[in-house]
Amino acid sequence: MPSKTPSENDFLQSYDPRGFDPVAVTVDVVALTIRDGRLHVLLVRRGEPPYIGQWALPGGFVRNEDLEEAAARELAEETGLVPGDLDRVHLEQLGSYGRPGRDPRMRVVTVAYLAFAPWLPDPKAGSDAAAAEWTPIAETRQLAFDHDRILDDGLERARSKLEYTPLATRFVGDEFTISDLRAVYEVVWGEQLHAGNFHRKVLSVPGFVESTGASTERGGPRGGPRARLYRRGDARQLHPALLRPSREDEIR
Amino acid sequence: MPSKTPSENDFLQSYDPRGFDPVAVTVDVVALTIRDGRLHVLLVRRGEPPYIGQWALPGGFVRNEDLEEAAARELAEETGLVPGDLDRVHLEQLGSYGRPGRDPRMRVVTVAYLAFAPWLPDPKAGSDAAAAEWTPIAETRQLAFDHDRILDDGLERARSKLEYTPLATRFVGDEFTISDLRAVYEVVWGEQLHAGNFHRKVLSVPGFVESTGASTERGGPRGGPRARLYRRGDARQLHPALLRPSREDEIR
DNA sequence: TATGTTCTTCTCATGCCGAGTAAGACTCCA
DNA sequence: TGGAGTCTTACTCGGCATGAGAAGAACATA
Repeated sequence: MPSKTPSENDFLQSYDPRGFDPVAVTVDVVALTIRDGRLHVLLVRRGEPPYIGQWALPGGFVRNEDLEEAAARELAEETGLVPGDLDRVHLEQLGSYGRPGRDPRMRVVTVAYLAFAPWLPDPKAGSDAAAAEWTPIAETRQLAFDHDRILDDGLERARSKLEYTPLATRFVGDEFTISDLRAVYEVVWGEQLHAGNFHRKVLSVPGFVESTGASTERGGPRGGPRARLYRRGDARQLHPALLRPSREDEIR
Repeated sequence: MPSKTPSENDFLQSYDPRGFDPVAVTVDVVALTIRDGRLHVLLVRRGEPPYIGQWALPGGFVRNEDLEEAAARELAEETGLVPGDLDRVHLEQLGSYGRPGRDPRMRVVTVAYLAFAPWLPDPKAGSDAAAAEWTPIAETRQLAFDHDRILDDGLERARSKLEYTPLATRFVGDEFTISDLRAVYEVVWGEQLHAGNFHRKVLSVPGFVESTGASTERGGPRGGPRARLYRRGDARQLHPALLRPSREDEIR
């Protein structure tokens, strides 16, 4: 048998945690929803040092469960979701953050998840209602740890995913109008879209939406005809994609 | 002060690793390069149980360093790269895998990274040459742990990134021809591309490549005129993107 | 009823894309 | 040396997606 190399020794030692500084693994969740026409993120106010009194992303220690299960559990605990509701929530892994010193107490590697839902209950029962809140994105300031960076990465992921997946349909109800869908894009992307072109585009992408045949009972609150209602289609990717206008500055 | 909720207690306890089963954090690297016109991945042969004798992705325990540093270190150790070489290697986080039981010995959460380089030295000095090898993608079989899944995710990420980033220029040398670049796309995507359209497309994307003014000294090995040489441009995103043909089956 | 808003469809000019063609430069082999 | 085959580069053509604008009909509110 060949003698073990330094890197192999490291690998073997890695299974004996006493050989190294202890590491904790947590999950943090960037949970997004749209309320009152604005994009909101779920934040909790810290009741202990460090960063006491500051807002942070909800999260916690990983138990004997898969990482995604841990994220779903944390989200459910903070929002009071019941298991059935979770089917309506889109959850995906965002990335991991493990810079030494990101938590002053000990080494903590966190796996961040991104969650979307059309509505989510107010934080309540099962959680500390006074310490968790839906906050408009524009009003978030100075989160604890490196959560500002995680939130930024989550927002960019969300904006990008609207382009080539039917994710926007997760922000609306079971039946929705094309304008409802357009409102999602406008809120998340933060820009106005051309109503006519958006309409044409959505209907032309196969599997994005399917017609219910029905229409809304009334026109819009400020006038306009009744709009046709649609359901989510079966596409998992949008082809061709709905690209954001004006990203020229991000290209280089 | 409000009483602490269960989830907050969990969070606090998370900083006392004695309160929970110990967790190890590793990094694993999906290192890709092109050799002899085929896509290769760096694999190591395991010399210890479990999965003794099977091939696995290179990886190891995270020390007192950032996650990306750990991945770069592991890659350098296996390939004998010197620090200067690392500038030429593209490294990005792929995702984290933490299913309980993925390692039979204890709970291990791994953060996977994806690495690309135009050439990488054969595994040697500083590593166990007999136990690490560049393997053609088509010949990889039954990797240890959940590394098959990680490799698949890495390949899909690489294929996807070629579409909308200038990543392909990381697989070629400093000066290259359009055909060199096309060969990268063909090898990674596993399909033939239309030479004329590819040429037009690459030159029309702003910042993808820039001309050096020079040409190759000779024609191709089987004939053809001398080709013009190009350098990497300054674009970070390709706009418009070079989309893969025939993904129709993946859309739904 | 009058006015303004919104949904939906259309038109038009522009530009990208896949497929095919072609000229010329080059290598290899007989 | 000559011919066959290869490859780079450029061009054309039809189809399709896109952005901008316009228009008609349906609806709410005053």
